[in-house]
Amino acid sequence: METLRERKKRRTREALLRAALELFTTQGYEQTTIDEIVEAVDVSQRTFFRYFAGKEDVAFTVQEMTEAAFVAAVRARPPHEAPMKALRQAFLEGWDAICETVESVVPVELHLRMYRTIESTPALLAAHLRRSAATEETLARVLAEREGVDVDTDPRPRLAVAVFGGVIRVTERHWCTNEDFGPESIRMLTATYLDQVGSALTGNWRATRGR
Amino acid sequence: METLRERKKRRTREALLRAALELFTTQGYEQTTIDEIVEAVDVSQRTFFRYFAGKEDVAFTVQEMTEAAFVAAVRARPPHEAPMKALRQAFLEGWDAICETVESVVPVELHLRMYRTIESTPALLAAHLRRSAATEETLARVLAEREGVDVDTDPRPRLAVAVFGGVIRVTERHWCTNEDFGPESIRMLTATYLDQVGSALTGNWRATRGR
DNA sequence: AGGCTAGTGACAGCCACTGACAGTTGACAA
DNA sequence: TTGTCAACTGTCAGTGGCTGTCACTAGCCT
Repeated sequence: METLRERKKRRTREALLRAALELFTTQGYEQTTIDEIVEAVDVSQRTFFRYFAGKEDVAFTVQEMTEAAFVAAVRARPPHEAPMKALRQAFLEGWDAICETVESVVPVELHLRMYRTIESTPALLAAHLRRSAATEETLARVLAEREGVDVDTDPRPRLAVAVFGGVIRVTERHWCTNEDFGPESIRMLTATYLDQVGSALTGNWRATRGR
Repeated sequence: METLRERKKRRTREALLRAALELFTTQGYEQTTIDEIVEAVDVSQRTFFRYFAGKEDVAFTVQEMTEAAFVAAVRARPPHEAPMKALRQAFLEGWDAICETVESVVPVELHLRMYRTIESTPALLAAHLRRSAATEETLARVLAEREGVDVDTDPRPRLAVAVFGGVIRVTERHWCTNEDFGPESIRMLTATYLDQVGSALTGNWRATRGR
């Protein structure tokens, strides 16, 4: 049960979020001022900063949700599963649920546009990578606990998530630059990339050139 | 042959760099204002912005040099070497030269302190990761060219550098938090981590727990 | 010696962000 | 229903990073 006050708050917050993303994606992040955002929603600038920590924060509100959902999915994997397999399955099986979570706040289409904007705006890309690093740290601890190893003395948890994170980032870039962004193609692409890590590390590539 | 004008410019630039790093590392990045930096060197604020693109830029001046040196080292590897081996050898063999390059501008000790500051300052860590991502992109293209594959259709170049970058980042963190930061210990640590990537990806870790 | 130009300082201004304080509105009890 | 409290919001003033402008100085060149 939601009180009137809470409803108003949520409306204001979501209005600010939508207006900000719309402006960011159409006219660019740096070209958009806070004043423009609050003008579109008709609140004071001060109010904006009561809902969001800063201009950057609002840009990552949706990402925040997806990352949390993914970490939860990893936590929910059966404990006997091998680490890399747990990461892989959590992503492949949880992808649909993540997309639905996004849709409940903003249209996925807007989210995709925002993703492209992040990728092409240096300041936002930097923030995105830092956030990813933080998520990887969390995941490393989850894996370490699952396997019963010490994350500070055994490098394998961090190495594993670093590799996985690398694959995800490569996928993300592919997602942003290409046309086909259906949930199914993402899943397939990620699975393919994960399979290729082994061959990327060993041997020479000339034997199977032009794949 | 350096003219008087050029000498003065270089002195001003290096003075600003040293003063900035010193202030950043002692009282913190965010706590340091541009005014304090220029006051220490006795130039106007406007002059600072003629030498450095911004407050962030000056913090990464030394890193910029080391990254360029590493990319050059990779380019210099014999072309028959396998990709991961080329990255590995370029790092292990080029590490000493990189340290010397640093020393020619600022004391390595100051550089290490700056590294720690970067790692513990969110805004700087973000910028660092973005810069690393850019370097990785360059390396991926270098590897792709060496192997004669297309970097846009074959994911292996990007996957390989992503894995390598992950190892480097884990090493960096270890470097920052621990005491022993001699050139030799870094080399050994990196080599060890690279060797463990394989076992981090496959099997379960419980068999060799507590390593 | 004198003109040219790179480099500099002083100043005004934009934008993100914050603290302080006062006004307004919803929640809840009397 | 009304009064009170707490939550929420707006206004204002101010800080710090950063940029454009313009006049001035100092090194370079003939």
